[in-house]
Amino acid sequence: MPELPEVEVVRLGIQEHVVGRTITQAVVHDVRSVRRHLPGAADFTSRLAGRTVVGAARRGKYLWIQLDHDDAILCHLGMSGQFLVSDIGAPEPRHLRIALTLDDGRELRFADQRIFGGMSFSEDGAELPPEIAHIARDPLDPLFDPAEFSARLRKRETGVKRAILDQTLISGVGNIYADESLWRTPLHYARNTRHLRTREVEGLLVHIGEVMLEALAQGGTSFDALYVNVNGNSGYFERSLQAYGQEGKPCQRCGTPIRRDAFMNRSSYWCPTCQPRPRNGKF
DNA sequence: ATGAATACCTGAGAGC
DNA sequence: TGCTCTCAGGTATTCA
Repeated sequence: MPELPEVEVVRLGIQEHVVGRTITQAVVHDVRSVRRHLPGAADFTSRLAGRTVVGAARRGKYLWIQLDHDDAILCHLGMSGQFLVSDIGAPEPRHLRIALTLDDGRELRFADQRIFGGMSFSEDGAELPPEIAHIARDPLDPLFDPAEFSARLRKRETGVKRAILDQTLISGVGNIYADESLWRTPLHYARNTRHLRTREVEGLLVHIGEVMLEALAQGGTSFDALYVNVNGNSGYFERSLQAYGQEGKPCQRCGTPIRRDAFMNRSSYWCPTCQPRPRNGKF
Protein backbone atom coordinates (compact mmCIF):
# COMPACT_ATOMS: atom_id res chain seq x y z
CA MET A 1 0.00 0.00 0.00
CA PRO A 2 2.33 2.67 -1.24
CA GLU A 3 2.07 6.05 0.40
CA LEU A 4 4.52 8.91 0.20
CA PRO A 5 7.60 7.15 1.66
CA GLU A 6 7.25 4.14 -0.61
CA VAL A 7 6.75 6.35 -3.67
CA GLU A 8 9.83 8.34 -2.72
CA VAL A 9 11.87 5.13 -2.58
CA VAL A 10 10.68 4.35 -6.10
CA ARG A 11 11.56 7.85 -7.25
CA LEU A 12 15.08 7.47 -5.87
CA GLY A 13 15.44 4.13 -7.63
CA ILE A 14 14.35 5.56 -10.96
CA GLN A 15 16.66 8.50 -10.50
CA GLU A 16 19.57 6.16 -9.91
CA HIS A 17 18.87 3.50 -12.54
CA VAL A 18 16.86 5.10 -15.32
CA VAL A 19 17.85 8.75 -15.61
CA GLY A 20 20.13 9.26 -18.61
CA ARG A 21 18.67 6.30 -20.49
CA THR A 22 16.71 6.55 -23.72
CA ILE A 23 13.45 4.63 -24.13
CA THR A 24 13.74 2.57 -27.30
CA GLN A 25 10.31 0.98 -27.12
CA ALA A 26 7.20 1.00 -24.93
CA VAL A 27 4.79 -1.93 -24.66
CA VAL A 28 1.41 -1.76 -22.97
CA HIS A 29 0.35 -5.22 -21.80
CA ASP A 30 -2.93 -4.07 -20.28
CA VAL A 31 -4.75 -1.03 -21.61
CA ARG A 32 -6.39 -0.44 -18.24
CA SER A 33 -3.03 0.73 -16.90
CA VAL A 34 -3.04 3.65 -19.34
CA ARG A 35 -6.74 4.51 -19.04
CA ARG A 36 -5.81 7.96 -17.73
CA HIS A 37 -4.02 8.55 -21.02
CA LEU A 38 -7.15 9.50 -22.93
CA PRO A 39 -5.72 9.25 -26.50
CA GLY A 40 -5.16 5.54 -25.85
CA ALA A 41 -2.42 2.96 -25.59
CA ALA A 42 -1.10 3.32 -29.15
CA ASP A 43 -0.67 7.05 -28.69
CA PHE A 44 1.05 6.44 -25.35
CA THR A 45 3.64 4.07 -26.79
CA SER A 46 4.28 6.15 -29.90
CA ARG A 47 5.04 9.22 -27.80
CA LEU A 48 7.66 7.44 -25.69
CA ALA A 49 9.86 5.79 -28.31
CA GLY A 50 13.16 7.63 -28.63
CA ARG A 51 12.66 9.85 -25.62
CA THR A 52 15.40 10.35 -23.04
CA VAL A 53 14.77 10.28 -19.29
CA VAL A 54 16.27 13.32 -17.60
CA GLY A 55 14.83 13.16 -14.06
CA ALA A 56 12.30 11.77 -11.60
CA ALA A 57 10.02 13.95 -9.49
CA ARG A 58 7.24 13.42 -6.98
CA ARG A 59 4.37 15.20 -5.28
CA GLY A 60 2.50 13.25 -2.64
CA LYS A 61 1.86 9.79 -4.07
CA TYR A 62 2.25 10.91 -7.68
CA LEU A 63 5.53 10.30 -9.44
CA TRP A 64 6.60 11.60 -12.82
CA ILE A 65 9.46 10.58 -15.04
CA GLN A 66 10.86 13.69 -16.64
CA LEU A 67 11.71 13.47 -20.34
CA ASP A 68 13.64 15.65 -22.74
CA HIS A 69 11.74 18.63 -24.20
CA ASP A 70 9.91 19.22 -20.90
CA ASP A 71 7.46 16.34 -21.22
CA ALA A 72 6.85 13.67 -18.58
CA ILE A 73 5.36 10.27 -17.84
CA LEU A 74 2.92 10.68 -14.97
CA CYS A 75 2.70 7.58 -12.76
CA HIS A 76 0.64 6.47 -9.81
CA LEU A 77 1.20 3.18 -8.00
CA GLY A 78 -2.39 2.91 -6.82
CA MET A 79 -2.78 0.08 -4.34
CA SER A 80 -0.36 -2.43 -5.73
CA GLY A 81 1.88 -0.83 -8.33
CA GLN A 82 5.57 -1.77 -8.51
CA PHE A 83 8.44 -0.60 -10.66
CA LEU A 84 11.23 -3.01 -11.47
CA VAL A 85 14.42 -2.55 -13.46
CA SER A 86 15.32 -5.86 -15.12
CA ASP A 87 17.54 -7.20 -17.84
CA ILE A 88 15.71 -7.61 -21.15
CA GLY A 89 14.62 -11.23 -21.36
CA ALA A 90 14.52 -11.77 -17.62
CA PRO A 91 11.44 -13.67 -16.44
CA GLU A 92 8.42 -11.38 -16.40
CA PRO A 93 6.84 -10.57 -13.06
CA ARG A 94 3.25 -11.45 -12.39
CA HIS A 95 0.79 -8.69 -13.36
CA LEU A 96 3.21 -6.97 -15.75
CA ARG A 97 1.21 -4.13 -17.31
CA ILE A 98 3.72 -1.82 -19.03
CA ALA A 99 7.32 -2.30 -20.15
CA LEU A 100 9.71 0.45 -21.26
CA THR A 101 12.76 -0.88 -23.06
CA LEU A 102 15.89 1.13 -22.31
CA ASP A 103 19.04 1.60 -24.37
CA ASP A 104 21.29 -0.20 -21.88
CA GLY A 105 19.86 -3.70 -22.25
CA ARG A 106 17.38 -3.28 -19.47
CA GLU A 107 13.69 -2.60 -19.05
CA LEU A 108 11.68 -0.47 -16.68
CA ARG A 109 8.69 -2.64 -15.83
CA PHE A 110 5.43 -1.62 -14.21
CA ALA A 111 3.53 -4.42 -12.50
CA ASP A 112 0.21 -3.82 -10.77
CA GLN A 113 -2.09 -6.51 -9.48
CA ARG A 114 -5.18 -4.40 -8.84
CA ILE A 115 -4.75 -1.86 -11.64
CA PHE A 116 -5.65 1.14 -9.51
CA GLY A 117 -2.39 2.67 -10.62
CA GLY A 118 -1.17 3.54 -14.09
CA MET A 119 0.70 5.89 -16.38
CA SER A 120 -0.06 8.69 -18.79
CA PHE A 121 2.01 10.89 -21.06
CA SER A 122 2.01 14.47 -19.80
CA GLU A 123 2.80 17.11 -22.37
CA ASP A 124 4.90 19.90 -20.85
CA GLY A 125 4.58 18.09 -17.54
CA ALA A 126 8.23 17.99 -16.52
CA GLU A 127 8.00 20.68 -13.87
CA LEU A 128 4.51 19.78 -12.63
CA PRO A 129 2.07 17.78 -14.74
CA PRO A 130 -1.06 19.90 -15.23
CA GLU A 131 -3.15 16.78 -14.51
CA ILE A 132 -2.13 16.98 -10.86
CA ALA A 133 -2.25 20.72 -10.35
CA HIS A 134 -5.02 20.12 -7.80
CA ILE A 135 -2.80 17.93 -5.59
CA ALA A 136 -1.52 19.84 -2.56
CA ARG A 137 2.15 19.98 -1.64
CA ASP A 138 3.22 17.17 0.66
CA PRO A 139 4.80 17.59 4.11
CA LEU A 140 8.29 16.78 2.80
CA ASP A 141 8.09 19.53 0.17
CA PRO A 142 10.32 22.48 1.18
CA LEU A 143 7.54 24.81 0.03
CA PHE A 144 4.85 23.09 2.10
CA ASP A 145 3.16 25.85 4.13
CA PRO A 146 2.02 24.70 7.60
CA ALA A 147 0.12 27.93 8.27
CA GLU A 148 -1.84 27.60 5.06
CA PHE A 149 -2.60 23.96 5.83
CA SER A 150 -3.85 24.84 9.32
CA ALA A 151 -6.06 27.62 8.01
CA ARG A 152 -7.60 25.44 5.30
CA LEU A 153 -8.06 22.53 7.72
CA ARG A 154 -9.95 24.67 10.16
CA LYS A 155 -12.32 25.91 7.50
CA ARG A 156 -13.44 22.34 6.93
CA GLU A 157 -16.21 20.76 8.92
CA THR A 158 -15.35 17.09 8.84
CA GLY A 159 -13.42 14.40 10.69
CA VAL A 160 -9.69 15.02 10.95
CA LYS A 161 -8.78 11.73 9.28
CA ARG A 162 -11.01 12.47 6.31
CA ALA A 163 -9.22 15.80 6.02
CA ILE A 164 -5.67 14.45 6.03
CA LEU A 165 -6.63 11.79 3.48
CA ASP A 166 -7.82 14.57 1.16
CA GLN A 167 -4.94 14.99 -1.28
CA THR A 168 -6.03 18.51 -2.18
CA LEU A 169 -5.44 19.62 1.41
CA ILE A 170 -2.21 17.74 2.15
CA SER A 171 -0.82 15.04 -0.10
CA GLY A 172 1.02 11.79 0.51
CA VAL A 173 -0.98 10.58 3.50
CA GLY A 174 -2.82 7.28 3.11
CA ASN A 175 -4.73 5.09 5.53
CA ILE A 176 -1.67 3.59 7.22
CA TYR A 177 0.24 6.77 7.99
CA ALA A 178 -2.98 8.60 8.84
CA ASP A 179 -3.67 6.10 11.61
CA GLU A 180 -0.05 6.15 12.78
CA SER A 181 0.17 9.95 12.99
CA LEU A 182 -3.23 10.25 14.69
CA TRP A 183 -2.11 7.67 17.27
CA ARG A 184 1.11 9.55 17.93
CA THR A 185 -0.47 12.96 18.33
CA PRO A 186 -2.86 11.53 19.77
CA LEU A 187 -6.20 12.38 18.17
CA HIS A 188 -9.31 10.37 17.48
CA TYR A 189 -9.95 10.06 13.74
CA ALA A 190 -13.41 11.61 13.99
CA ARG A 191 -12.36 14.78 15.77
CA ASN A 192 -13.97 17.76 14.06
CA THR A 193 -11.48 19.82 12.06
CA ARG A 194 -13.25 23.04 12.96
CA HIS A 195 -12.72 22.54 16.68
CA LEU A 196 -9.12 21.36 16.72
CA ARG A 197 -6.79 23.43 18.88
CA THR A 198 -3.75 25.08 17.35
CA ARG A 199 -1.48 22.83 19.42
CA GLU A 200 -3.27 19.75 18.13
CA VAL A 201 -2.93 20.74 14.50
CA GLU A 202 0.74 21.58 14.98
CA GLY A 203 1.32 18.28 16.75
CA LEU A 204 -0.44 16.34 14.04
CA LEU A 205 1.71 17.95 11.34
CA VAL A 206 4.89 17.16 13.25
CA HIS A 207 3.87 13.53 13.61
CA ILE A 208 2.87 13.18 9.98
CA GLY A 209 6.31 14.44 8.99
CA GLU A 210 8.11 12.23 11.49
CA VAL A 211 6.29 9.04 10.63
CA MET A 212 7.01 9.58 6.95
CA LEU A 213 10.68 10.34 7.48
CA GLU A 214 11.09 7.24 9.65
CA ALA A 215 9.40 5.09 7.04
CA LEU A 216 11.55 6.59 4.34
CA ALA A 217 14.72 5.94 6.30
CA GLN A 218 13.84 2.26 6.62
CA GLY A 219 12.31 1.79 3.18
CA GLY A 220 15.30 3.43 1.57
CA THR A 221 17.57 0.67 2.72
CA SER A 222 15.50 -2.19 1.33
CA PHE A 223 16.11 -2.21 -2.41
CA ASP A 224 19.23 -3.42 -4.15
CA ALA A 225 21.06 -2.09 -7.15
CA LEU A 226 19.12 -3.71 -9.96
CA TYR A 227 15.75 -3.89 -8.42
CA VAL A 228 13.57 -0.86 -7.84
CA ASN A 229 10.71 -2.23 -5.85
CA VAL A 230 7.76 -1.18 -3.80
CA ASN A 231 5.15 -3.49 -2.42
CA GLY A 232 4.14 -1.91 0.84
CA ASN A 233 6.20 -4.23 2.99
CA SER A 234 9.17 -2.06 3.69
CA GLY A 235 10.94 -2.81 6.93
CA TYR A 236 8.93 -0.05 8.49
CA PHE A 237 5.64 -1.56 7.43
CA GLU A 238 6.43 -4.87 9.01
CA ARG A 239 8.11 -3.83 12.25
CA SER A 240 7.16 -0.40 13.43
CA LEU A 241 3.42 0.11 13.14
CA GLN A 242 1.84 1.14 16.41
CA ALA A 243 -1.80 1.47 15.41
CA TYR A 244 -2.54 0.31 11.87
CA GLY A 245 -3.39 -3.39 11.76
CA GLN A 246 -2.89 -3.76 15.52
CA GLU A 247 -6.50 -4.61 16.48
CA GLY A 248 -6.60 -6.32 19.89
CA LYS A 249 -2.92 -5.74 20.62
CA PRO A 250 -2.03 -3.56 23.59
CA CYS A 251 -1.43 0.11 22.87
CA GLN A 252 2.32 0.70 23.22
CA ARG A 253 1.63 3.78 25.31
CA CYS A 254 -1.04 2.63 27.75
CA GLY A 255 -1.73 -1.07 27.19
CA THR A 256 -5.39 -0.70 26.20
CA PRO A 257 -6.29 -3.02 23.31
CA ILE A 258 -6.30 -1.22 19.95
CA ARG A 259 -9.73 -1.01 18.33
CA ARG A 260 -10.74 -1.23 14.72
CA ASP A 261 -13.67 0.70 13.25
CA ALA A 262 -15.14 0.60 9.76
CA PHE A 263 -14.36 3.91 8.14
CA MET A 264 -14.83 5.11 4.57
CA ASN A 265 -15.00 1.54 3.23
CA ARG A 266 -11.74 0.74 5.00
CA SER A 267 -10.54 0.52 8.60
CA SER A 268 -9.42 2.89 11.30
CA TYR A 269 -7.24 1.66 14.16
CA TRP A 270 -7.17 3.65 17.38
CA CYS A 271 -6.56 3.46 21.11
CA PRO A 272 -9.76 4.07 23.11
CA THR A 273 -7.77 5.48 26.03
CA CYS A 274 -5.21 7.71 24.28
CA GLN A 275 -7.55 8.74 21.48
CA PRO A 276 -10.97 9.06 23.09
CA ARG A 277 -13.92 9.25 20.74
CA PRO A 278 -15.36 12.78 20.54
CA ARG A 279 -18.76 13.31 22.09
CA ASN A 280 -21.58 14.66 19.88
CA GLY A 281 -19.05 15.47 17.19
CA LYS A 282 -17.68 18.56 18.87
CA PHE A 283 -14.35 17.74 20.41
C1' DA B 1 -17.99 25.25 -2.52
C1' DT B 2 -18.10 21.35 0.25
C1' DG B 3 -19.05 16.77 1.92
C1' DA B 4 -20.30 12.11 1.12
C1' DA B 5 -21.11 8.06 -1.67
C1' DT B 6 -19.71 5.10 -5.44
C1' DA B 7 -17.05 2.77 -9.24
C1' DC B 8 -12.92 0.93 -10.48
C1' DC B 9 -9.86 -3.67 -9.76
C1' DT B 10 -7.63 -8.61 -8.21
C1' DG B 11 -6.65 -12.19 -5.15
C1' DA B 12 -6.24 -14.07 -0.49
C1' DG B 13 -8.74 -16.01 2.99
C1' DA B 14 -12.98 -17.30 5.60
C1' DG B 15 -17.12 -19.82 5.91
C1' DC B 16 -20.21 -23.31 4.37
C1' DT C 1 -13.57 -29.35 -3.60
C1' DG C 2 -15.81 -25.42 -4.94
C1' DC C 3 -18.73 -21.84 -4.26
C1' DT C 4 -19.82 -17.13 -2.34
C1' DC C 5 -18.63 -13.43 0.48
C1' DT C 6 -15.49 -10.02 2.62
C1' DC C 7 -11.61 -7.26 2.72
C1' DA C 8 -7.57 -4.54 1.21
C1' DG C 9 -7.86 1.19 -0.39
C1' DG C 10 -6.35 5.78 -3.71
C1' DT C 11 -8.60 8.51 -6.88
C1' DA C 12 -11.98 10.41 -10.18
C1' DT C 13 -16.54 11.01 -10.67
C1' DT C 14 -21.19 11.80 -9.33
C1' DC C 15 -24.70 13.38 -6.41
C1' DA C 16 -26.69 16.01 -2.53
